[in-house]
Amino acid sequence: MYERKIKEDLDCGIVVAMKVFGAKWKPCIIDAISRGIKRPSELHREITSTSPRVIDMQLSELVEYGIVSKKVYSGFPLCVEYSLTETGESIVPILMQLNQWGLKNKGLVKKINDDEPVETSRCLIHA
Amino acid sequence: MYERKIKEDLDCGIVVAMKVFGAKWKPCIIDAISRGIKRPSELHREITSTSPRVIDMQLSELVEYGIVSKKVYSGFPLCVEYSLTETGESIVPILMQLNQWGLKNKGLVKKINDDEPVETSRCLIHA
DNA sequence: CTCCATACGGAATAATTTTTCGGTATACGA
DNA sequence: TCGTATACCGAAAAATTATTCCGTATGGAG
Repeated sequence: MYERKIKEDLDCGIVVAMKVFGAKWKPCIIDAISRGIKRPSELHREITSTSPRVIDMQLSELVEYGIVSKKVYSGFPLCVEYSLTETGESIVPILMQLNQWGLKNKGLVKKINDDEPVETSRCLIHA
Repeated sequence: MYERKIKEDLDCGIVVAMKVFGAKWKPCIIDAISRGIKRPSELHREITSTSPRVIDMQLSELVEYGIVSKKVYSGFPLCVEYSLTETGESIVPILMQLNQWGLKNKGLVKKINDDEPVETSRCLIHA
């Protein structure tokens, strides 16, 4: 586990919020779970733009923060299900609002970085 | 200027939103400007937890994205004023909402990282 | 001319996050 | 026992972001 050298101000709401969904794939994971994709292997299949390892790591942080809860079923095959906690649910509308804002204003950023096509995709919107 | 090796999906609203205020000091800068702190030197005095250079860099990105507009007065002493564009203004309520969410839920994160006191502060709330 | 306040920027380094690669473990069925 | 599907994790490498250090330029004051 990586140990920070520069301390964070965990009394700042923004800092806290960013720890919870500021990472690259966390919004994507939260969104997927909110859409009913519960099992790790399903999430791995759903989010193909990054590796399973990355999903697992960010997911375990979300569990640690109490955003996602994890339920282990000891049947066969080995089965784990993730779901959003109440707190986790409360992020979803904010995430949607962020997404809306970004979609509305993406022209601002796009004018600047309009060189090459995109390889990875972590879009929340799944048509 | 740093050139990315991994492309971003600039059609994803979240990605766009994060480019605009996902960086470490951007929320702080936007907040300060929205509170009427306009000049670079004022911002440097206001935000002491990072160096002027960092503020300048993140500020210039905000200008580039059209979130902040820059006005140069050629009097003496040399004077520059930043202000939020209309788009920039439209972020402020979202930022406040993020901050509120974080404040409400900071206990989740704090239980985990409660080792040492904080050195830096980038809190949006200035009592 | 020198000094000061303002504003900005290059470039190296440090810190952090993301990615890759490979491994462990469990329980079942053939 | 061996193979398979599930789920997870350590550690190094790569990529990205933040920080530090130091330099430039302008225009007025002394």
